[in-house]
Amino acid sequence: MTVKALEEATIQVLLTGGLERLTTNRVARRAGVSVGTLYQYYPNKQSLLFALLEQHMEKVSEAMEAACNNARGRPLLEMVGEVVQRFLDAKLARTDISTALYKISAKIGGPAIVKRTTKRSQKALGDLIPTAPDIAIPPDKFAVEMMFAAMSGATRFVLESGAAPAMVANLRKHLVLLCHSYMVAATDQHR
Amino acid sequence: MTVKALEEATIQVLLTGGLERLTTNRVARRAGVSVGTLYQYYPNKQSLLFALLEQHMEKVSEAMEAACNNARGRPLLEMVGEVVQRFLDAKLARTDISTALYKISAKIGGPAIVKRTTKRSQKALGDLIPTAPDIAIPPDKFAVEMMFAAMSGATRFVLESGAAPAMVANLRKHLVLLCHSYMVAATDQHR
Amino acid sequence: MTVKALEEATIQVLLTGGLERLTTNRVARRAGVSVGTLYQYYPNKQSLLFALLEQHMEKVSEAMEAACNNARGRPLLEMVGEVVQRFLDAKLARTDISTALYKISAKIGGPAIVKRTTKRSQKALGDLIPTAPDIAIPPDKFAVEMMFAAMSGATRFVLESGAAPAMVANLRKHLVLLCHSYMVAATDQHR
Amino acid sequence: MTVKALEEATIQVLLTGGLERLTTNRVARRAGVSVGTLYQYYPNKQSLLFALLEQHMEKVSEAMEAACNNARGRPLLEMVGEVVQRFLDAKLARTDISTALYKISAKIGGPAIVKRTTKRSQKALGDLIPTAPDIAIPPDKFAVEMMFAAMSGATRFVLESGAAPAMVANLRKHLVLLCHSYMVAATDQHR
DNA sequence: CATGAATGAGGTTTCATTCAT
DNA sequence: TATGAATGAAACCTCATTCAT
Repeated sequence: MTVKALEEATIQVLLTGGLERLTTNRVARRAGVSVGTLYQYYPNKQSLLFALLEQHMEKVSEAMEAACNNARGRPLLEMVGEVVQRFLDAKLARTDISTALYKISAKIGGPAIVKRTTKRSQKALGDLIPTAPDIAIPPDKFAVEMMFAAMSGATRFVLESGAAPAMVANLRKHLVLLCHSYMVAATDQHR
Repeated sequence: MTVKALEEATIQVLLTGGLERLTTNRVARRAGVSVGTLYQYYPNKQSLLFALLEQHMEKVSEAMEAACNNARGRPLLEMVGEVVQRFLDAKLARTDISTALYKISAKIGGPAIVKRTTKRSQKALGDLIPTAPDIAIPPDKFAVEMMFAAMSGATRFVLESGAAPAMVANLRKHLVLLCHSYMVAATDQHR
Repeated sequence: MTVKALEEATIQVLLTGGLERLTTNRVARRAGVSVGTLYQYYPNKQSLLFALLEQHMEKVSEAMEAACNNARGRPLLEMVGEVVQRFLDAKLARTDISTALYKISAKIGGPAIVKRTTKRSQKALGDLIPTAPDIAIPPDKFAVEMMFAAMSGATRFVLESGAAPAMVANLRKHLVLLCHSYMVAATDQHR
Repeated sequence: MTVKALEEATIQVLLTGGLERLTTNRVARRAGVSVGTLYQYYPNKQSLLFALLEQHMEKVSEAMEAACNNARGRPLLEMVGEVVQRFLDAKLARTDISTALYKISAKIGGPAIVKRTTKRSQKALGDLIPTAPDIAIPPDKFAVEMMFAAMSGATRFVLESGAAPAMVANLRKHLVLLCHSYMVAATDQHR
């Protein structure tokens, strides 16, 4: 419960003050506890941020895996639709958290965590796509990585430029278009 | 010349020590000058990083604009090929710089600079695409933004996961595929 | 019994972690109880250490007094032998405790306790020596203090430099030699 | 110069407040500089204390070596007189420093430094004693170590119990007596 | 222009101690 | 009596910035 409060407080502080205003004392005060309490749950500031990022990435990974399980054997367009839908739902459930975490992901062990959790999503995607009945040849491994990179990267890019709510609807539609057309091209035997 | 040394030193420090090891004293020492000298050229630490990021984005913007000028009136595939080529050349000329800058772009006014320079690239792209003779209807504004977001985002994603040189070749090829197939889909009247 | 465990834990923590690792929480955990329990037996950290040191000094004092009672009227060499023997037995019974306590004696009211318990030993010694049948004149007060200082100081010095077991045997023999020859010199009328 | 001020301030703070009142901020303020300055000369608090102790021990070692050089070939009593004299001069030149350093020697790497510098003194003594014309056999190595331990230990003991100036004169005289009679006993063939 | 010693606000972290359960 | 989460004062240390030389 205290942990929950600390995590929430961290997000809030991150959003209002940015990374350089994020002090352990400030986080604790915002959470309504003392610094000492914070340090009873996290050995240091880094680990607090780390845990936050890891948790978020975990959720995204799970959403991706669930989507992939759901979509097996369905036509490519439906597949991509399902995957993009769930991915964005997870990322945008708390836009504030996503945005806040982008700010620190480089500062802390970001890339490392991202790499690890990314692997899971790419694996799930790689297993899914070949089950589509309407593709000529299975895409190579890099194409799947690329699709995920484009999804993640474009989403980040949009969020960081201050996503207006209208944009999000657009993002959803166009991300499907982007991923689907790319997958078609990548699984086309005439390529 | 001193400025050049300071900029280079900043990149080096950033790459070896990460963001938290980046101190003005360290940068100055690495550049072979004293802190005082650093402050003769930059009013504060922020401005040093800011200048670095702006410079880099400027180069990318220029490359994009040049590519767009070059490609006017040519078929869509050639257009996309040219644009992706130049974009990646600019981004990857100094992989180290790109990677280093990703680390700070959030810390400093990153998003602001990115937003501004991004506008230029998107404008150039938006003017270019409709000149392709082989498209049905001109893409809407958001599609162009989306394409640029996918390009930038995917590239960032790949670089941050520790780009192996082999991957870069793949990136080039697939980025063309991705952008082209998306533009085709986005300018298809049946959509 | 809990008290015993706490005292033992304190020694252990002191030996493994040094003075700066000695925290009340750590001591309690090591003793298998909670901090709260520690504070039920000792009003504060200081008093815990104080009690430990006092107890140890008490034992040494008692050993000295017992030795002095035993040796009354016997020749000087036997006297010194007895005293040194008992003193070292008390000090070395638990080499670890002695060593651990040296580390804190300065931190807490060390000198004060030492002074007080030292007085007792010096008094006992001062009463003892003149009963030796083989001395010319009784030693002056300072000589007795000096002998005790040399005994204690040399022992501490040896223990702090990481007493090898072989050294301890040597220490015993040489301490007798040292004290005896000094007492002879100090009680020689030709001085 | 700043370093000198910091060292002096450390001693002062140590004497007035004890070890637990010794904070880097306090030391810096007392020295008339800011904390930052302190940290430009010492990487951390420990190293400040370490340097102080090392310096002091160095002086004592040098005094001992000088005394040993001076006393070669002279009768044992003169030797011991010279050595004790110089040793005490070095230790008591600044009684305050000696006393202050005893308080921290255990806290910091005390024993390690003491061990190292002690070696030098023992070596010098070990080379000196056999040159005395009036001894029967050379003392064994442990006897020399013992003598030094007794000197150092007794001096510490006396200083820690709040050396009255009158005591110092007594200490000088009795230390000579103690060391001399012990050395005679240790080099006596009838032993 | 260049230097680099000095500054000091402020951040992270520790730990003796309390008190409601 | 025992527990252990919570407290918060205070310690150590960093580093952007200044300014006399």
